Parts: sequence; C-alpha cells; structure tokens
Amino acid sequence: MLKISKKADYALMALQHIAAVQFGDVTPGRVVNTKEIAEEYNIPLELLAKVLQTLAKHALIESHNGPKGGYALARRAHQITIAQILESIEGPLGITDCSHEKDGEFCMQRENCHIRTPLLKVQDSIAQLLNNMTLQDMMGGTPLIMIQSPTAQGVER
Amino acid sequence: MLKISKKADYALMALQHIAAVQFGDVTPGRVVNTKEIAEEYNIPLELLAKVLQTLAKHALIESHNGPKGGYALARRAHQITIAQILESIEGPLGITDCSHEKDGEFCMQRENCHIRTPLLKVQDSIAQLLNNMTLQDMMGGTPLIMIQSPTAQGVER
DNA sequence: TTGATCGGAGACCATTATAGTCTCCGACCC
DNA sequence: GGGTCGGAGACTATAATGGTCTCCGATCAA
Repeated sequence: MLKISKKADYALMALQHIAAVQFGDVTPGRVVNTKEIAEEYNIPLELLAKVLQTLAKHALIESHNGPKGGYALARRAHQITIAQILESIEGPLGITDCSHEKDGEFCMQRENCHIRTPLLKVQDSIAQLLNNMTLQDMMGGTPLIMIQSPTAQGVER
Repeated sequence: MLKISKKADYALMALQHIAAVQFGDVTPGRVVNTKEIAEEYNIPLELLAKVLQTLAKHALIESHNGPKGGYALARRAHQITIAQILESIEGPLGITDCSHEKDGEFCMQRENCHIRTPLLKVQDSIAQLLNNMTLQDMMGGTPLIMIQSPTAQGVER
C-alpha cells in the first residue's frame, strides 16, 4: 500500500543521477542525456523520456536540444524536494479522494464522514516529511543495498 | 499520489462507526451489522461486506452470525492502529516495489540503485506515523468537515 | 422446525490507471 | 544537411480497482 509509481521511481533515479554527474568530481556541469540514464538503470528508454519531459515541464530540470544535448538540474540539489519530484509525476499528494475536491464534486460520505480530519492530519505529516527531504539528502553515500527494519515491531502477514 | 484505496477508506469509516456505537453512550456493547454502516455512509453494501470480512479475518473485528448478528471490535480502540487497518486491506506498506522483495525476484535497477535506502527511510517514517496512530485517535470530536490547509509548509502536528 | 436475518465466500465484470511502445516532429550542432 | 538530441501524441496490453451477483451456512425466534 501507499506505493509510488514506477515513473516516480524512475524520476528519482534520474534526478539523482543527473545531480551526481552535474555536481560530481568527474565531469561537473555536463548535461546528461536520456539514453545514458536508461542504460545505467535498465529503464525503458521511451518511458524515461516522457518522465524527463514531465520533469522539465515542471521546471525541475532544463532541457538542451541537439547533439550533445540532454538535461541538467534547474536548481541545486538541496532546493529540489522529494515532494516536488513526486508531485510532478503523480500529481498532488492526496491520501483520500476528498483531499482536493473541486467545487461540484463531493464524496458520497461527506455529511457523515468522521475520518476526514484525522486523515488529513496524516496527510499533512507525510507532506511535511516529503517537503523536508531534498534531492541533496538522497545523494549521501548509501550506494548499495542496506535494508533496515521495515516496520517497528515485526509485523508480518 | 500516495492515495489509499476506497476499500481502506471504507474500513476506516466502518471501524470508526463500530467503535463509536460499541463504546458510546447510547447502546454500548451492541454489535453493528453491515447494512447499518452501508446506509449511514453511502457505501455499496456488498463491497463493504467484503471489507468487513477481511477485517474479521485479520482479527480486528469479531463477527456474529444469525439474526441480530453483526460485528464488534476484537480489541479496544486504542489497541487498533491505523497501520493494522490499512495493511489488513491493502497489504504491507511498501513505498517501492523492492520494499519487500522475496527471494527470487529482483528489480532491474538493483545493482545501481542509489535511492533505495533513502526511500526506505521515508517508508519507515510513514510506518511509524501509522503505527502510532490508533482508532482511538480517530474518534475524538471532529464530526463534521473542517479542512485545514492541505499541503503546506506551515502546518505543524 | 422453519424461515427470515445475518455473515462467508467465490466468481464475475466494467472501468480506470499503469507501464510501456511506436511514430513523427522540431531544435540544434558540426 | 544529416545525425543526434528532446517534444509530443497516439496507441496498446496488463493489472488493479471498485463494484455486482449468487449461493451457502450459521443462528435465533416464532
């Protein structure tokens, strides 16, 4: 439950990669093209292309056309939050359907709903979490897999 | 993004309702049948029935067959966490596909994945949040709709 | 003891979201 | 002006979701 989509996953990987190249020691300032990322992470090229286009449209990255073109971060890594990345791809955070009702659409449970308020609090907490974590925070060490206990007590199913 | 399913939504409503009846002032100890909940909250009867059956299977509620039958909480409200409810309906919490890989299945991005560890931290934080909130916490006042700013930089908890 | 009322369980279906593909276009740079 | 890049849209297959239908077994009260 509460899974993020593959696209969002790809977006995070791509941005992490771009940031690593751009602010790394090897070739700082270099733009990164789609193919490079797709091959590095085994992501379907054309799907990744769409993801990156979306990110560009949301001004998280800048595109450069033509030969030697590619993408570069539009801002520095610590100015790009995880929330921004995820929302670019998946739309606004919304635990429930009624989280962002526009006028005209109402949920059937409206009048009697006792869980809306507490759920919105949960949502706020998650939003805070994602807003306070930046691309920069995803950069530090931790290159390979290192799992820590998923849930607090050993919940199994 | 990160939306919970309607079924999970219904589960929360139903449990809240059962708890309210069972520990309320009017008819304490009374069991609640599916139809009552479905009508109260405009939930499709047969869908709600399946949700409640699932909750019963996960021992969150107890079922009583026959006329005057229905459901009652299996534990007290403060002993039922939101995490347990959601996981009963939607399966274990997992931000990413690789959150709970069994042996044999690996994600294509495994070797090069730099985002797994930070994402698992996010997941842990959410798990904590949901594990620390109980059905009891959802009971307090807040009967009607009272939105507070949905996303937000300024919201505290 | 029989029938109305309850939950249990499964098959089933329609709609939507997801993940991925294909094609064509326009910008750029040597 | 051709090869390399991104931009954009249509398109498709598959899976998840939300919801329905049907039949069964337990139970209680008349």
